[in-house]
Amino acid sequence: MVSEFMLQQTPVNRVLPVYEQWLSRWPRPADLAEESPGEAVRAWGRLGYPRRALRLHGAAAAIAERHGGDVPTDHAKLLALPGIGEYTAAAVASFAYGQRHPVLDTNVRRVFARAVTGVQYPPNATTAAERKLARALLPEDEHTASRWAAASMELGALVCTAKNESCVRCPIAAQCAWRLAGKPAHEGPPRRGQTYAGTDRQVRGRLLAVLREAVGPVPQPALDRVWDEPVQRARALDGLVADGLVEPLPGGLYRLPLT
DNA sequence: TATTCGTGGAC
DNA sequence: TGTCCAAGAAT
Repeated sequence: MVSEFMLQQTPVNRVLPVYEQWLSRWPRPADLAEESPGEAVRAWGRLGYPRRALRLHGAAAAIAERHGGDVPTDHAKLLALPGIGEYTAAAVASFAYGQRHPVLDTNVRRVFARAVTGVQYPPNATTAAERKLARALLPEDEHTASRWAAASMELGALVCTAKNESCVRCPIAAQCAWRLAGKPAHEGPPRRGQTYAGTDRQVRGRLLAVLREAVGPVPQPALDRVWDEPVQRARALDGLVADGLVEPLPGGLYRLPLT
């Protein structure tokens, strides 16, 4: 479950070292639950999207309270935990507990788009048709289904990659609709690129980096140095406070949240 | 359904 | 060098 949280939108090679340290420090959900949320945010480091650290901490607390300290095996109970959506619930139930669930992430969606639909890339947002296809292709036998889930994801992650796909190494190349069609390029407008420079996200990232590295509370002027534009800077800081990632203290001091 | 939310490596 | 993007979730 920890790895799945960290892998939400973050590449494996960057997750691995943080994951190892995390589990070494907090081997069980109850261990993490006893810590402050701010410590989770600090240990999250530079993985990005630090709200995930808060949610993982919240999930650990819920598991300690409501589930006897064990990660629930039930899909619906997993889904009810903070930070766990359809994908992560299915992934934990399937990979950790060997259950039969369609695990539909971006890798699997790309494999389906190519092998079955015959197009280079899947739609921007997951469609009902994709979910239906995932259910239809999932093997009936539970053990086989969990193997299938892992295998289809690995195929997309390691072979049928977004760029520079390696059809010569692909075990289903002979039946791939996209390859058989001559690998036509994606039609339509390119997915709108996320410009990062100058956004609130960049400002939030800089602010939180200062707080992660600080030992104690940080005075406002130290935060002000990370960004020139005062309106955007204030908006970013307010956002972090609203998200529970930053705790304001009397006297213009800020720190990672203790509660 | 469309946006928002970080980061750093590859090209 | 700027663009693209990597095992999503919440709203």
